[in-house]
Amino acid sequence: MDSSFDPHAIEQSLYSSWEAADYFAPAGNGPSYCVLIPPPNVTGTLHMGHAFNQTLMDTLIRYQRMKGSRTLWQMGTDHAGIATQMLVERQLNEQGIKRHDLGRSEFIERVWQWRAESGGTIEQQIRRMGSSLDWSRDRFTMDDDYARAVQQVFETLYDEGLIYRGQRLVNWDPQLGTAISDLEVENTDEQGHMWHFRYPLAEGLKTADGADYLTVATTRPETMLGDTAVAVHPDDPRYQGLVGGRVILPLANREIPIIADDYVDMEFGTGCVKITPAHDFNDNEVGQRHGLPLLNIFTTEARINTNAPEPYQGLSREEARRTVVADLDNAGLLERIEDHALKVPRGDRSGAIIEPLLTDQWFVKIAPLAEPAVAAVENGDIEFVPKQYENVYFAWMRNIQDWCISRQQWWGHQIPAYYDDQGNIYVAASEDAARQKYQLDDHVQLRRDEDVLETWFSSALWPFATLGWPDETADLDTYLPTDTLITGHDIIFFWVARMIMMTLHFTQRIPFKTVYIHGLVRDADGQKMSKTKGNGLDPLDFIDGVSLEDLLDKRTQSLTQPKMAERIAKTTRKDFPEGIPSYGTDALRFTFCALATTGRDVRFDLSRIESNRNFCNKLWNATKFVLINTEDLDLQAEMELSPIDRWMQSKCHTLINELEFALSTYRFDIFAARIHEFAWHEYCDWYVELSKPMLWDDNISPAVKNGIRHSLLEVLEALLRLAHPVMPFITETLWQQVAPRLQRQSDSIMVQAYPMATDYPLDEAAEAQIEWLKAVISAVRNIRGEADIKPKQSVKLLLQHGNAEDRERAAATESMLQRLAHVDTLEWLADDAEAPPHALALVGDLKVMVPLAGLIDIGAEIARLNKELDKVQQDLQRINAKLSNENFVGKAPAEVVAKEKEKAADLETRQVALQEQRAKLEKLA
RNA sequence: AGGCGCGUAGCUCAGUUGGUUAGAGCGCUGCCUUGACAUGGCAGAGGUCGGCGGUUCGAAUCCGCCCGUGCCUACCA
Repeated sequence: MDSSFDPHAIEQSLYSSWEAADYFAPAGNGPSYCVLIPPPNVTGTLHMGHAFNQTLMDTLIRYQRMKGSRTLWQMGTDHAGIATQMLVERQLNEQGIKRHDLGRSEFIERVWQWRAESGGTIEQQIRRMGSSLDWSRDRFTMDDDYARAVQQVFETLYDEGLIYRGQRLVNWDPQLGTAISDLEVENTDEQGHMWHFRYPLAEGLKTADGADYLTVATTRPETMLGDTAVAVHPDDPRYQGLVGGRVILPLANREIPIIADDYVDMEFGTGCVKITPAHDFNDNEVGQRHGLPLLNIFTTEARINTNAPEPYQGLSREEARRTVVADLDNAGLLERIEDHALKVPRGDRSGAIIEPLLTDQWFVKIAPLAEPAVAAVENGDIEFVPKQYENVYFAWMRNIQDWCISRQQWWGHQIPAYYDDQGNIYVAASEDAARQKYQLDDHVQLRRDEDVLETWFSSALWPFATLGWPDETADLDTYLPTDTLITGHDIIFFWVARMIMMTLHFTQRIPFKTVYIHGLVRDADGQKMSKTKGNGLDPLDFIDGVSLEDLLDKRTQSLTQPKMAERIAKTTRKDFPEGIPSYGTDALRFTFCALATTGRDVRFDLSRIESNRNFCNKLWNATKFVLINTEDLDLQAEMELSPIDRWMQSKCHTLINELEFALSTYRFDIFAARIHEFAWHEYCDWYVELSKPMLWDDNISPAVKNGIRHSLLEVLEALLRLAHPVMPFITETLWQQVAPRLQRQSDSIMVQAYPMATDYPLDEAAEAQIEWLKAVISAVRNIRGEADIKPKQSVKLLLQHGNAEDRERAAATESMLQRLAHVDTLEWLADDAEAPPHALALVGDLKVMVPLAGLIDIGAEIARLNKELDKVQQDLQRINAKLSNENFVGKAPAEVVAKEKEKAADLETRQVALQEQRAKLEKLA
């Protein structure tokens, strides 16, 4: 074996061999265990969020597979309507081609081509993560079968009256030319202005203070062209006489009514609000209450349309704003302009400012679907981990608005609806089906709806559509409800909630039992990773490593704002002066697990993955040690387990229970931490080190040596299986070397059983003995360290005041004690004997003494004693204060009081011993 | 504005139902290339658990208020 671990040498070939052996497919007759993959965008690339998510899912899947479950984790990708269409359009634009030049079917053909070219990228990247996905069942949301499910769902919901078409104010993305849903709008904080305009009163009306105008304030001056009223609060004394009157809308020269509505806040601004029902959601509601006309003044490109006065027609929103303000100013109607912070709605894909626009769209009437979906979580059928996300879910679901599902795009599931010349709607899977279903004559001309369904509409069907629905399949019976959904909190509404609603409605079953929500991956400074900020990291760069040059290229290429390039380059050079070294998949996965604490966002810190790479190396070298020392192991020969073996196996027993508990509560961090602690600090630091003096001591019997060799292998072999779910590659590689020594052979560790605690006996006596030994060794090491005794310098060790057990333990472990504490002779002193000047440590009542003998400086030893004594005295003071408190003694449980008393007694004897020792040394000094 | 979090060692984070001396990793200090590993070993330093108040015999943990910070939802034109 090489002296250090090289992940490159093993990972890819191992993965191929697993995949070729079909280990990822469901197998066995155990209970089913199914995890749904959040389908990545088919043309996307792997980012840190995916890598995190994949790690957690695969850890659970591999664990369950080893536990004997019939596991299904099937691969799938999403067509990602808007994202993919944007991408392909951008590529075409670079070639100077516009989408509309190609036409719909040619464009869609190009998208499929692009999918064929790039769709394999993310699949290969996911393989690099070691994900044990069943690739043979790969599903794509645009597959024919999937499309059939989408059509059927749409048609059924329409027939049930849960999907309808209507003209409504929707969020319109003028850049993409499509409606989007509420969830796809991001409200960003931006600095803007508030313009105060005067609208002259008509018919000689006057306000209470005698003005012949009303002042309205707005952050969007251009929309005034579409005003159809001015609203005041019904109780506002300033405007009492005016309600029912009219103002003259400047520039447009229309008379519009003054209305009274509670919506107006009297305290804010002037208390007069311009009402634009066609371009503002609140104004729209006011308009409905008052029967106001809707005057749409925008085209779908957000330019002023012909409903506005001629001079403004054709202007963009921005141009119109400048012109309107200037014209009002010229007319003496601009009162003032204030700075104003506001939220600007932007499309999450395009970044364009969203325009509320009146259009015909398809909606899902969501309340009837939401009700059972809320109940399923309330009654505990579906459980969120961490629990607090249930409140997030409830809050949204109970206030849910109808869902706009149509998109004015080409890439996606085209809506299965047809119109005749009168505009009647026929919903069916195909034109023929529609004619049949609605008994239409052949001469009726049908035209298919041009729009497609939003991507999330099809993703909402993922739990059942991927298992064969609408057919009644065996997979549906076996795997639905699935077990655990693992996803980030950013898509609870987009995806999780909608899956629950759709799956309940169409299968009467919950989609999954548990929803584990993990945090978002942020950079080391806690910033969200984003392309525009240039702080994104590619998981594969951690696996394979990347040079600074390549990293700079990656981060500064194809930026939407090229001027950012310089800044990004600067921070990149600062954060990664030498690029990123290769850490391997196991280190990356282990790091993600270790960082997966309850639901909070994780900061990805280079030092963590580095230390976990080192951990892989530690495992590698521990295995090397064990292999070197077990070459001549004879499994048939006589064997006797010594205390260190029984101690180690006992520790292993506890470890297994802790790991099982950690995973059953989704504490991936505890899972990783316990493996790390056990492997490094129990197995390597103590067991391996304790085994050396035993194995290399000629006085130790062959049976005992045999036992140690056997046990070194047994525990290591168990550890590899225990760690396999989180670090699959290195554990497989090492296991293939270790297991044969125990005459266990298999093509893969991944199809081995997960270790059971009962196979590693608890042994309290052995644990006590070895903990004692560790304490004595640590005591001597502490003296040595503090006294600066060189490692090569051995010391004498004197023991005194021990009981029979101490003597037994010392005898049984002498060679180990000698080697690990670097002690040459060990001697017991009679209780009444006078010890030579020495440094003292206490293990219980046992005095552990290292003679000064010119090795130890008295002053230094006194300082060390004082440090120890300070600690003891502080503790003693605190405990005595407690014990002298009548309330404590009277009210605390008896066992707590007894414990404290015991502690106090122990501390007192320590105090006395240390004080005596200090006095002796002070005399010598 | 409302809701949900968070604030523990220099940094990133654990800390189950209140009850030994509040832990880990990284970083830091000193010593050490001893026959698995310097991607290593041994020893060590470092915390008034954001602040104030309350409940309790006892609070990092429970309650209230405040400060700081993050996210989500809604939004005053």
